[in-house]
This record gives sequence, C-alpha cells and structure tokens, in this order.
Amino acid sequence: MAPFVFRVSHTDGGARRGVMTTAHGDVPTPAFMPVGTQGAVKGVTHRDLLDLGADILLSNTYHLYLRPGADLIARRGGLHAFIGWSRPILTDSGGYQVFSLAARRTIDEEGVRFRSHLDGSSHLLTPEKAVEVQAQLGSDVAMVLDECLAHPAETAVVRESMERTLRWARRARDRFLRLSDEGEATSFPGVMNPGQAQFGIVQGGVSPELREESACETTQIGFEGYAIGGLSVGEPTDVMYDIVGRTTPSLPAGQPRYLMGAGTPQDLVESVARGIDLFDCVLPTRNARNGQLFTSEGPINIKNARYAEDDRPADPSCTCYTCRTFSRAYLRHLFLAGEINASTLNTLHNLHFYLDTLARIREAIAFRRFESFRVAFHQSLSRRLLDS
RNA sequence: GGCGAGGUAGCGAAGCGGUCAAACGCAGCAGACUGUAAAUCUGUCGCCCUAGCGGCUUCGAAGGUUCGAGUCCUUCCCUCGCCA
Repeated sequence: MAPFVFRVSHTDGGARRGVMTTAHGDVPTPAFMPVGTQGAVKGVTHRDLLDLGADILLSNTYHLYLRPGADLIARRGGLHAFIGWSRPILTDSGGYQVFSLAARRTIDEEGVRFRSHLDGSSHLLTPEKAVEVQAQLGSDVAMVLDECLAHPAETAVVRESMERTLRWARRARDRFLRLSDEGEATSFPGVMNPGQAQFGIVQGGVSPELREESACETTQIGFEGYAIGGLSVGEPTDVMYDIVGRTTPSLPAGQPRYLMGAGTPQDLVESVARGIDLFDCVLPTRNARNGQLFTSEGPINIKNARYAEDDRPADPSCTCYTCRTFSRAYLRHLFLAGEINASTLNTLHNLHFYLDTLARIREAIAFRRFESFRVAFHQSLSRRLLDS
C-alpha cells in the first residue's frame, strides 16, 4: 500500500500547488472535494464526478455509521468498494454534526452522545470510536473527532472546547497508531485501508491566540495533515480570512492544510492565498438544488422571472455540459416544474464551476500568476453587480 | 321540466351576523443556504400609498332585513348530480 505523501511543487506568495498522494491515487492541490455525505453526491452519479474531474470525495462517518452501518460497509470491502468509487475519499468524523445536530446531542469528556436523527436511538461517538469507524470505512483521509462550535461564543467557552478537542485529538491519534500496528489491525475487524492518513483539526473560534495555541498543540501530536475547523459558521468573512491567514503559518509547511466547510468561490481564492490546500463545501451541490448557479460573474437564481425567456447559458463563459447545451429559460422551466433534471444539471454546472476554479488556481500558481488571477477573479464576480 | 347540492382572492378550499382583505394548500414573486436531518427553509402573495392595528374595492348579480351581511331574506343568472 502506497504511503500517504504530500509534496509542494510550487509556491506563489502564500499560495501553494502540490500533490497529495493517497492509497487510491493522487490529488493535485489546491483541491475541492465534493460532498457525498451518505456515499453519494446528491444529484449526480460517480461517472458525472469523474467527467467533471473530481479527484477526491468527502463522506461522513456519523451518517454512514448510523446508516447503513460501518460493519455492513466493512463486510463489503470498505467504502470505496461499497459505493463504487476508486479514487481518494476523505471522511469527516462527525464533528460537524456536533454543531449541526446540537439539539440532539450532549458532550462530555468521553465523547458525544447523539440521539439518532433517523430513529431516535442513542449513540456514543468517542474519539476512539470515530477512528475505528473510519478504519472500517477505509477512507484515505480520516478526520479526528472535534467539537465544531457555533459562532458567537464566549472566549472561556471557546478555550474549553478547543482544549477538549486537543485531548480528543491525542486519544484519536493514539487509537489510530495502535490500529496501524499489525497485530492490533488483525484483531480488529476490518481495517480496510492500511494506507489511511489521519488529519488533526485546529479549533479556537475567532481568537487568533487560541487558534495559534491549538495549531501548535495539534501539530505537536503529529498528523499526516491539518485542518482548520469551526470557521464559516456565521462569522464575518473578513474575520474568517484573518483567522485562516493567522493560522496557516503555525502549521507545518510540508503537510496539507484543509479548510473545513469552505466556502464561497471568493472564500476559496482568499484561502488559497493564505496557504490552504484542501476544501469541501455543500454550497455548490445544495445551492444547485435550491436554484442558485455560481457563475464567473457572480451567483444567479435561476428561479427568477427575469430568466423566463433568457436564451443564454447559465454562464456564457462556462464549458460544462449544462452550459454547452441548455438555456437559462429551460433550466428555469425545469426547476419550476420540479424536474429531477433541474437538480442534476444545476449540480453539474456548480461542481464544474468549483472544480474548474481550482484547476485555474493550480495553473495560476504553477505559472506564478496567482495574484493577478485573484484580482481578475474578484473583479469578474462583481461585474454583474456593477452592471445592474 | 322536477328534485337536490353549490357559486368565496390565479386555482382548490375554509367561513354559518361583528375582531374578514377573508384560515389553509397549491401556483406566483422574492430571499436564505459554507466539514448536508436540506430537491430544504423564510418572507410575500386584492388594489393604492407617506407601508400603517393606513386608504380603497371585494366573497355569482340585483334588491332587502340589520347599528353591522361572505354569513339572514327575495328574485334572477350560472354550474354539477339524480329523476323525467
């Protein structure tokens, strides 16, 4: 099994271009990971994702653990085999569900007690359990269980949460290393991917001091990569950019940095400028299903009456299947008519926009033109707003 | 022709004397969505405006009763069902 390797090939200002090598193949970075929470990206097939050039998917430990269950997936040879996707997969730990399902859980030192959103049953997700489930899934990158805190939070609360996430990270790393040990691995049913990497997660809210402390401590534990979590949860974007910019210098230059849950197209460019290598976000897929299309000139809402007889493609400068083939008028009709194709075509376009943006970013960095790309990108996004 | 049921905002449908410009659903219009409980949710939805427990015109049509009528009475028009 190929070891997990990350290599930075180019830098341009704060931006880095590189390759993340996993047991299931290479991922050129900076990269965007489409979100396939339950083992599928909503609205499109795996074949569509291959056509779009998606190099890595994100999936979710909590959701797959509840349904269909980690044992069932392990018996089918792991997540890659079960869902029929042979490229890299990163699994989130369930830490985000600590935030999004806050009303259904309690936290203590041991872990997170959830009442299942599916059937109400109780489950205890510990840092160790999250490692074990992800071992059974056999993802290429496993995330540690963290606590994703809601945005306005008192500093004392943020510190307490950040420190608990650190303690959990140590336990998760410990369990991960022991599972990597051969004897332990064979005694545990279903370590599906010996080449699996594990990423730690930096927390600390919007406090630069806590973020730096979290970054240093997490780095000290030693992971294959590092994520910045707990952002894009309602804080102003300039605050988010500031925190990202102050955190990446505290992370090892030779390892991948993953900004969890981000973001808008602007967020991606601004975060790459601050040294981020990996992203995931539901915006392109969820908003596609809700009628919002990201374009090179800013987002449009295809539901709007103004597009009823608009024969132009969603984004005139886009080369995706949807834009090559269909008009805004038709896409609007499909959406209003409730046709499944509306979700699919919109998702294809939005994912193309995101993946293509990252491809352009990588190219710009390789040619050391990232700063001019960045300026032009922002200008283009605001063009339509200036026109109207 | 006889008997019965019914005509309410774009559609469907509540309403049974006052707080009804009129519940609710759909359609329409607009907005939100950042490690997905989301093909979801929110607002708006007669007309006018200085946007307010504001003004105006409404509940098939016309008259009437009443302090007050979408709600009661009369006549007319129109739908649907059953019988001839």
